[in-house]
Amino acid sequence: MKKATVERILDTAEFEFGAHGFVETSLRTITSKAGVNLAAVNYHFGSKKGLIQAVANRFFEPLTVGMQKRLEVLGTQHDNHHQVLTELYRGLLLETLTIAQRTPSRVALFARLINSAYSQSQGHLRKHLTHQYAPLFLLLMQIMREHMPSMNHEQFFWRFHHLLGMMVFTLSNSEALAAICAVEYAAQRELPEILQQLVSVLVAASEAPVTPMEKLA
Amino acid sequence: MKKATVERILDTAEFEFGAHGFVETSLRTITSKAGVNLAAVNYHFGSKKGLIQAVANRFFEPLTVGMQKRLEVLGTQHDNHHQVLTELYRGLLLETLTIAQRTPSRVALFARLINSAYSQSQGHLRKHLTHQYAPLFLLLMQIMREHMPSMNHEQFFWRFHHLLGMMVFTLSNSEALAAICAVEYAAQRELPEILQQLVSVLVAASEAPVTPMEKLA
DNA sequence: TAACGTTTGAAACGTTCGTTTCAAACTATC
DNA sequence: GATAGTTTGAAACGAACGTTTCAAACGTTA
Repeated sequence: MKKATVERILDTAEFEFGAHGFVETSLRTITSKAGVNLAAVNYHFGSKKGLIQAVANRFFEPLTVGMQKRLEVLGTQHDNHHQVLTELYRGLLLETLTIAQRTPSRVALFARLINSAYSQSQGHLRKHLTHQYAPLFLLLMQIMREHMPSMNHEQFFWRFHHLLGMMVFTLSNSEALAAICAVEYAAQRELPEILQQLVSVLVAASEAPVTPMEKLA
Repeated sequence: MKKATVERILDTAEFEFGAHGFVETSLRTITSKAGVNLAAVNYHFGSKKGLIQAVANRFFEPLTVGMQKRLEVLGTQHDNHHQVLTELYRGLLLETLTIAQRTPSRVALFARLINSAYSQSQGHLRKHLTHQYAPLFLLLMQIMREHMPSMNHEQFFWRFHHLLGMMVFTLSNSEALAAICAVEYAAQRELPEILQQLVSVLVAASEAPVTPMEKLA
């Protein structure tokens, strides 16, 4: 049985958005590759912005459910900071892998969505994401902060975004990096291997000594 | 005396590209804000791609000169890994600050250029950058690698890009992050303060224990 | 000043984009 | 099987884009 129009559009859009970005992907590309009429997007999603938000929602929904469960468990532990942070990052990357079904374009989509939450170029998406997923985001930050006890609020804020950047860059460029790696080191690495490397680096960066808010000189 | 057309275009283009990205910035926006004729871009730079590459060159040229000097000095030191890495990251961020003249949009431009070197969306820029600045890039990687002696080549490759991602994300979103920080923590942070935080985290991430290339599970 | 190469200005070209239109096809209900 | 509501299809719209054209203005040299 043929998949419904809405799902076909979402599947294709999610792939193309992940591979080429929101602006660089046209509705004509999406609809033709999905085998549906051009007008179907505006009929079912109202506009291109509506489609982008729908893609974001379908992607984030299972991720938030999975992370919510993990955070509930981790939130009760308070003793071993190192271990909790390790479990937290491992869980976050595992959930991402599961949701992304190990395809690079879906992983890249995740990174693009996070990036959009901070960029002004997709203002509608920024507003949508911050309104929709702020609670989970804040819970994640709160648990992380509890296990970085040497920092004040602002120091943690900056540290958090350093960690986020490390993840986002690796995720969004995982395909290109894996390609370079295959050529330079003759090693065909898959996503689970790449992300495994990330965990201990994230933990170490979390545990790096706190620097006073002074100017770089 | 009025600045020459070419420089006015480059100044405006660099600002707009940094603030809104290459695709999202139109030649009409650049030329109108620069107060020059629309056709001037194609006359002086051949095409929009030519303009982007010219902007990249004008930005990277002084950066490469400054970094070359720093790397020559650092390349002779071999004893204290921690100290050399600290100096290296501090130097890199200081050079970036100098070149970017402390304006967020120029810092963001730097991050966008680095990102383009890994993205397929601006293929011409990727090729241009890798051909033009590969030597400096490789020298930087080589010196860094010498001070992360516990890693093999491939492990260093991944670690390097984790560090790069941390920098790129912080640099490209520094304006948005500073704005959030000002609201949440009533602290007006400037770029030198933000980047100072980054140095010790970069070093710690460099010194994080090496993980075998296993799958995340 | 005359002539020539360079630069600028205003307009248009051809494409692509998101969106809209509206008739045709389909589907569910009575 | 007729009807009403939903979905699809083909075409067009208006706007924005990069690029091109070509005459006018400028600057330099003889």
